Amino acid sequence: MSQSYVKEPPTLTDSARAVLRAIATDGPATRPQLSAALQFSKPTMSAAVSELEKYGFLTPAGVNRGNVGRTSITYSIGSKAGLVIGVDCGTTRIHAIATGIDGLQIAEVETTYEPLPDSQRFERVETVLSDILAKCPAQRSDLSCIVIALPNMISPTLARLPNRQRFLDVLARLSETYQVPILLENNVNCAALAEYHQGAARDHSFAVYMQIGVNVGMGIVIDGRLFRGFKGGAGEIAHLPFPWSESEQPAPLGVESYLGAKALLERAGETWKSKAQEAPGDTSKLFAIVESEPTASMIVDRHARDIGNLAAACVSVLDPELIVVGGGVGQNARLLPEIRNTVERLCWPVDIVVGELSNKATVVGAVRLAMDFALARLLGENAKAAFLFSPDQASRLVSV
Amino acid sequence: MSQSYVKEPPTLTDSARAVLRAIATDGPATRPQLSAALQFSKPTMSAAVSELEKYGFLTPAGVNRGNVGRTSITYSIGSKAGLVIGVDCGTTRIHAIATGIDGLQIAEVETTYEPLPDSQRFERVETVLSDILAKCPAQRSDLSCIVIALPNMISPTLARLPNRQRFLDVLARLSETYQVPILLENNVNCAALAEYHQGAARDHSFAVYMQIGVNVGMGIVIDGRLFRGFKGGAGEIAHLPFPWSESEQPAPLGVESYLGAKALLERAGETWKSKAQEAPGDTSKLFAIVESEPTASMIVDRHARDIGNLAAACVSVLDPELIVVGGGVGQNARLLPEIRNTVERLCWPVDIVVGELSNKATVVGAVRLAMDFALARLLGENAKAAFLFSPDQASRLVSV
DNA sequence: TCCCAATGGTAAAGCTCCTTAACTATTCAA
DNA sequence: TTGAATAGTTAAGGAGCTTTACCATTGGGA
Repeated sequence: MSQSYVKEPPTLTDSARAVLRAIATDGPATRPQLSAALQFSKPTMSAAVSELEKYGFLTPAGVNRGNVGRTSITYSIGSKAGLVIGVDCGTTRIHAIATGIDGLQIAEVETTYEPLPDSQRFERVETVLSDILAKCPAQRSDLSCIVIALPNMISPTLARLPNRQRFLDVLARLSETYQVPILLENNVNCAALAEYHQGAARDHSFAVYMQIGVNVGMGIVIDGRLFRGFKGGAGEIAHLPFPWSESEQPAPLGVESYLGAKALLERAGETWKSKAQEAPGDTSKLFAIVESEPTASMIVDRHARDIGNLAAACVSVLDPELIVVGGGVGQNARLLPEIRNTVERLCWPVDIVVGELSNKATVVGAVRLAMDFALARLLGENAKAAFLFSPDQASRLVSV
Repeated sequence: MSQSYVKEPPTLTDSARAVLRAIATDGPATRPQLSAALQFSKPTMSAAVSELEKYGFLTPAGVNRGNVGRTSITYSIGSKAGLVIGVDCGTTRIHAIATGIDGLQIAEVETTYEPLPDSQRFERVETVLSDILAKCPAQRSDLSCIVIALPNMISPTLARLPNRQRFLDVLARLSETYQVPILLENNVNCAALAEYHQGAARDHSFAVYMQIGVNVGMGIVIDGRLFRGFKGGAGEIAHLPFPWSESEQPAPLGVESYLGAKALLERAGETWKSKAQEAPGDTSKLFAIVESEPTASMIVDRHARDIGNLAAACVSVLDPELIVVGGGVGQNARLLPEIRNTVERLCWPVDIVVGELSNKATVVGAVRLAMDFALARLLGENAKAAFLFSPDQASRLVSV
């Protein structure tokens, strides 16, 4: 792959690579700590650190004194290691965060709007990017990667993106302006990655994130990496067969039209018709009265059981260690017991919890993806499993 | 992990490891070929080869003469690299194959019987193993791994194995007798691995194998490795929610009772009731008359559509590159067009083909798993993702 | 105040595993 | 018989690690 638009990082020794990875992943550390953790001798560690300092990838960040003995120096990621930007480009909000490759936040920009035509929405991404870069201190201006999260299935051809060409034009301009790799990712996948690294799925090795809100989707994270399938469609559970029985055949996107927030409210409306009061106008109102209003509780419990069926489908195919449920509807802990029961009844017991990151999950995940990509580039590895915009062949993305 | 019962293989240099892996995977080769393929210099290659010859892992296997120039020597896997055994322990048949770690077949034993109680079935495995080892030439007696494929979900606790304790006793005896690692794997997973490496999914990187017969199951292979999920339950699609609609709730194992061969024959029986002729007594008879008999064709097409729904469920969660359909019912190519249509209608187009290995798939896959494990051990890597019987703690398997 | 145990860091030498460069060995065909 | 082509070895050297020994800095106690 010729990435002529980005300069190649220097080739590092194995020891330097290990040190850079350790500090980027686990935070600042001293040479003795690193020697112990990575099993390198003292001279090797000195060489590795000075190699990384030379390139500005590492920088001293404090002195440690114990009860006795010589002081040690704590090293953290240096400014030349670059910064990354994650952007959550949603239907009513763009949220961008810039961090170093160690994840330390440098700047944040958030802008909301009434639903916009795609083209204008895409152009706002350009504004947000220039805004957030303006907020970054000058010495931290070595941008190394941008990740944009979109509420669409991201295949290498971007076939399923509405207004595809418009977006490719924006990408071409961004690529021209910033001269860095630009990765696209599905927003639910990003949220899954965020919950995995910094949310409810910390300390697990294999988690899935089910987003249940207006739309329905899933992200799969295995050993810290997103699982995307062959063309980015893994986790597109809105396509699961529903309804399906001896007498009924599935409809395309049947799950989404049955389990989406709109359908939930419509069912609530139907039920309320026979009553004097007005039906709840949005799902949070529905959940607000769930403990006091038997009708609401009935509707919610039925929804929980159906989410449980959906979860059971995922369990029977994937057998995850943990399921994190999120999204406007899914994040209500009230749903959990019934979801768990249904999964256990149909498959086997699985840990199921609600997400912790709420509506920040997607940006945080986009940033994480950018960090992973940037770090892999510094380390000379190839960051697999991401869709990279390639200016050379703007008609298709490159799977890297 | 202390595997005191097996002696540790020698530590090899990187170059020797690469050579051993290349020959085990791609077959015999000469030093110049290996140098070119692995990017090692001539002196390094000489050193690597003589290192491997010293341990008996490699052996000269022929001289090549070209039109001009010195002859070269082709090296193949040597006898000290060990042999492995894969066993398909089915309900009416035990089939075992012994090969070298390069996959070259050394011996084969097959025995069929009327359905037996589990205990007797397990004990037959012991007989088959001693039979097949007796058939191996004496100089190839360095057994290094046994894989047993079972028609059950293999979790680390073996919780879902009927007659669990009986089987553990057999394993303990086998472990004592042969002093080698014994791995257990689900038979469908094995078949998936076989189709991936030597069957219909050759030249693909991410394939799933759907077995549709008496039972229903799936195996997932990503980049040459089985994907098992957290406790071996990935691909247990018999647990997918079915029936599921606005009015119906799923039953445990609903898919299997609806899509299994038994249900198919029952539906056929129902349909035939209104006719003069007798209903087909097994599924192969049903498929034999499918072109001549409209009733049969109707039933088969309906079945195909439902298999398509099942496939769509897998596609929406996993997005595989290729689906291989096998099993007593699934291997009929007649089903393919309708399966493809259904998947495309609900998700997106996916390559779908029938399996090529028929009822040898499971043994072949078991052997492949054993080869992978044995090779990884020789190379000093840890073969991840397999369930290894551990004699120390016979009550649970170790996930390696 | 000065010494010393404890800890952090460096210098020197050497080992392993790879390379390049130059050579030798073997083969077939002209 | 000679030489072009290919296979393989020898020798020298370098990268990147280690071990061993030493030097440097610290706070506490004699």
